[in-house]
Amino acid sequence: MELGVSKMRKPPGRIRDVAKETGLSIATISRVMNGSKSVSPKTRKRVLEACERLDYLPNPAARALSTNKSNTIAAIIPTIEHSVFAKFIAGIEQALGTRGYSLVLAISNGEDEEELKAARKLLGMGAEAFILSGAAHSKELLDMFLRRQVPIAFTSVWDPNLKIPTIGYDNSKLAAEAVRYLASLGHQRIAVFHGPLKTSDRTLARRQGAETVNTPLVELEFHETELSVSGGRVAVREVLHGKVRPTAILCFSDVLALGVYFGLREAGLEVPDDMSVMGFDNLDWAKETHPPLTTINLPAAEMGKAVATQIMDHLETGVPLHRENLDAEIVRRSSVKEIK
Amino acid sequence: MELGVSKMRKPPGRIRDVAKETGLSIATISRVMNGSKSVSPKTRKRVLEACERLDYLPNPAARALSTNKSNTIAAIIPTIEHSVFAKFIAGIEQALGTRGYSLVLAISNGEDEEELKAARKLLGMGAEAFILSGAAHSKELLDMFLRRQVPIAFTSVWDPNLKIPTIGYDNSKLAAEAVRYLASLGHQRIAVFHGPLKTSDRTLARRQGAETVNTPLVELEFHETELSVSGGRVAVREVLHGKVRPTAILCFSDVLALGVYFGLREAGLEVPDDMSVMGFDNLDWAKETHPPLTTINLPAAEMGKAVATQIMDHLETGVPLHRENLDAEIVRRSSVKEIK
DNA sequence: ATGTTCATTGAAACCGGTTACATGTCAATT
DNA sequence: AATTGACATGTAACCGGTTTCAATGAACAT
Repeated sequence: MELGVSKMRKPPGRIRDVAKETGLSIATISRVMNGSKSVSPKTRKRVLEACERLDYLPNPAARALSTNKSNTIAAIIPTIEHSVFAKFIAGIEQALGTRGYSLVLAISNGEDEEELKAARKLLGMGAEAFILSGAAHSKELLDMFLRRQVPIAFTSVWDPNLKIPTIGYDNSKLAAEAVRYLASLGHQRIAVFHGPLKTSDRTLARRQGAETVNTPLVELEFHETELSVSGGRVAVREVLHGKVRPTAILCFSDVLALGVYFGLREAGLEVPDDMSVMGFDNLDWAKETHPPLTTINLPAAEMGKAVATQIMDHLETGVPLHRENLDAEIVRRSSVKEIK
Repeated sequence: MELGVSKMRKPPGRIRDVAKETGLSIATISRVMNGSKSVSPKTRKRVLEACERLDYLPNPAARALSTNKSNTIAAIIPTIEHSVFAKFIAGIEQALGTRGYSLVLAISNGEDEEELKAARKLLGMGAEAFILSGAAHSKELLDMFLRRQVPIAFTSVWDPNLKIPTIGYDNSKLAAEAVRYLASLGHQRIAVFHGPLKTSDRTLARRQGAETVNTPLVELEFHETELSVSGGRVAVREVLHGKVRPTAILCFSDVLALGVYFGLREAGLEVPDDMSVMGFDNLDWAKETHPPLTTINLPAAEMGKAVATQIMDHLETGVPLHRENLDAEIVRRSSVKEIK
């Protein structure tokens, strides 16, 4: 009768169980589990069979402890209830998954406070790198990452002046392009709808980009509204009650544009005959509206894939993270008409 | 000169650094970090200050290794690019966050294969419990959880016949209710649009629920289509080309209903005068369409919160997971009219 | 003064892996 | 036959915490 061994075997099989089962040392088992090449083929086979039999899976905590790697990447986003972020997350998850990494997700609601709390939590959970949205973050947060030397990347933005790598698109430039596009079609008064400036530096960048277009003939009126279908609809009412009616509405989100569609419909106005409408995002349904929505295609999923890939490469090979400017271009459909 | 100590201190401070700094033992530091009550107030204070000074954060892997807890919950969902899932995830994340847990997310694209792979990955990452969507999962997956005694819960469904706890709503019943509601307003021929049956047992349940309503006067025609705005639009065309035109379209997703709106508009038809339309989900924008969409309110965020809370309670106190049937009711708006 | 109790603290054994280094074996080379 | 080297495997020191148990000492009762 062995002593002390009477305690029930703990449910998950441990490496030493496999060692005992095969009569090998735990070192060899470990080598097999990690695909080390210095294991004879038949030993490897024997081990793998034993693993199968014992339903063995290496303990992740133990592995993380000795290797100092958790294979976990964190993303903190302001909201997930916006298609663009959802696609972005899907892109990240997919890219991470193919290489065995996992995604831990936190939602900050655009609050620095919550973002910091989430970051601490995820750090204390073993996240090896962080994917953040936008470039505006509390100094405290950034300091924390700096002190701990945790790799971070900013996404949804592209800014050559930042030291921290930005992987995304140039919001300012794109907004300016959108305005110029409308101007080129003869629109001289354009209403611009956007979400809250407070919580999103990307929105601010877009607005500032739009303002840079000072073709003398173009007048812009800005409407800050809630970032939702409802917000777009509310803003339309404002516009329709204004003294001078613009000929086009540029929305810095397709979601707003959808609200605009309904708002105009409610007012009995036709797109684009009575009002041209342009969006920003190119969500899945943008081509399905009636009329199909002219918008700017943001490569959300590609962006997720790009940042995830860069981070994994960095973690594995040490190549530094680098700025990446993704293609985003105007998708011309029929919600914008030319003004003679 | 101490020997062996010349190696650079590793960036993250370890518990023994704090012990050295304070002249206490690591046991005491550990006690402070875990809020054990048997530490004198002034010692605690001294330790906390030292932690601050050294920027100390306990190593999560080490902690997980000794306590056998990772504080990580996994969710596997078919897609995140559907608002309902996004809200669901947001609900989970929020609930987990308030109690220090983290969410690891995987996306299965509705494929058993991918789901299994993801589950293995997340298990090998230390996830302590799994949140799954729907009740249809491969035997292999379920067996794996069973063998390892990993707690799991099915969501978006409610089924009293399943042993595994279901936290959600009764899709079949709700669909039947929707049909009865339309019938009560005089609709005798109703087109029902739904997504692929293959990949979603919830869709199947809804369809079967609708079929149970055999009021003699009501005829149902089912249209399986892609689950997207586009899909709704395509299905509308089918309906309009049919021999007998229904008076109402019931969509098992608001997204489809949106496509229907555009499809009808394209055909020059008015909602609800020429066609009544009803959705399923009550997405944020449903009240903002023109006309506002009659639909069924699914408590996605609440569901996320409910399942997360149950799981945390279970992990901490051992109370068993239990079935939970959440309220979901018809939201009457003006996209459905009464037929005389 | 002496014994008892309680509150603090420390020593050391884990937790389950990884990996540097040592060891042993066998075939190829001289 | 002796030497060498490549390969396969084992030994044991770590990784950084948690927790049991014992030790210490102060407060209190006798």
